[in-house]
Amino acid sequence: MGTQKPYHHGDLRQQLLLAGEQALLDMPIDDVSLREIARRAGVSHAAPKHHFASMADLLGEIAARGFQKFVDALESAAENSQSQTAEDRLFAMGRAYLRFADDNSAVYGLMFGQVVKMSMTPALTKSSYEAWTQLENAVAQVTGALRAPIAATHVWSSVHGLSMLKSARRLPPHVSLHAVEEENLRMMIAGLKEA
Amino acid sequence: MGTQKPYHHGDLRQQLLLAGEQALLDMPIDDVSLREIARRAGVSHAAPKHHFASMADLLGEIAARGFQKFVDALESAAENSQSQTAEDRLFAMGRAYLRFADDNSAVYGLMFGQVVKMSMTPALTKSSYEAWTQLENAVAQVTGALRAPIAATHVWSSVHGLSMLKSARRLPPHVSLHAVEEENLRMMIAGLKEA
DNA sequence: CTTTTTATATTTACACTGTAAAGATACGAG
DNA sequence: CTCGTATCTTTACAGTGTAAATATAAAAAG
Repeated sequence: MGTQKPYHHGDLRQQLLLAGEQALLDMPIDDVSLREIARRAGVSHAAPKHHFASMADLLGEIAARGFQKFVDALESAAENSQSQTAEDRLFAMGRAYLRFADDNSAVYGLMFGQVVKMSMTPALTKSSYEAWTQLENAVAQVTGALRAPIAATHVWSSVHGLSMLKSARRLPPHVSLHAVEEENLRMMIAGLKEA
Repeated sequence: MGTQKPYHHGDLRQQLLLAGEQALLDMPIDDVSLREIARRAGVSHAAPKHHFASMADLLGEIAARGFQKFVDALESAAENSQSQTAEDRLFAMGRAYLRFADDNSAVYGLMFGQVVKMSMTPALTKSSYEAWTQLENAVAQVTGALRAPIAATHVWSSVHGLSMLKSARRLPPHVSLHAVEEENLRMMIAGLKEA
């Protein structure tokens, strides 16, 4: 029973995920409904029921895939980082983080928002845990393993907070967005290195 | 035209704001609808139209009031702070911030979320600007006025990020929530004091 | 190859939602 | 007292997510 073979449509499950991701990219988030996603996949509005128990379930799966791309983006940023110091690798990851949040703001909102509950999507729990582990390892190179869990929380809070304030347009107009990113990452890492 | 006198109901506008705030306190946010708020105020579902152009408008007003309470909470926390040092006052404000976000998570979500657009609610722009000014002043006592705008962004990002990760339950299970708050604030302030 | 079973998709239905327009109501001004 | 107008209710409409009944096509069994 393992392989999910297409019956009528041709792997509708995958198509729905793709259609949902696309919709989140190119229309206002309030317009992204289950029916709209079904429409984009070319099926009736009730078809998704056979692949996803609810809309939150579908969005949870999209969020989980988001975390996977997220981990990949940060990993390749760390690898491509020219410098060898742990601080600089962390800095590069921070920039990649902010960039990911910008380029995928709707999915990012799902990954960290309230509509998708952590409990109801096992895939989300798993992939977000992988993201966390990745960050904690990178932080451990700077702070040591002992302080890594708490320090990683500080890193995540800081970068996540900036992403959210930016995307919600809650930053005051008199701060330069680009300068803020660089300086924020700098202060965040400086705070890490304190005893 | 100034004073909004009650005609039939008795200052329904105020009642709707209160009912909305109460609903956001004691039911899941998905269940808080315009009709539910009207129900709680004891009026028909179309009555709010005469006081608020749309649901987002009503929520925007609630968010603006949230910012006012928010400013009050931080101010009184700074005043009641035993210590005289600027760092400690900022620390106290940070704790008050986290507490406010905990105790008013739904309203806090409106204040910083996507459903209420900054542009469509002038009261929100004003009250959030006041909050920003308050923070920037407190930060200036630590960093000096020159670096205050950027430094304040770092403070806000860090504390906001932690609030969001907490309320969305995105922190990994192996970190103690209470320890994280204290340590995060500590690292955040340490990062501030770097050149 | 035919029949049966099962997974998939559609249709229909229900209880909601936010918003808009038309009708009733009661207050304030003249 | 009358009139106008702001307020509230009723009704209506286009959406939504979800559930159940129905149709269809593929796979499995004979």
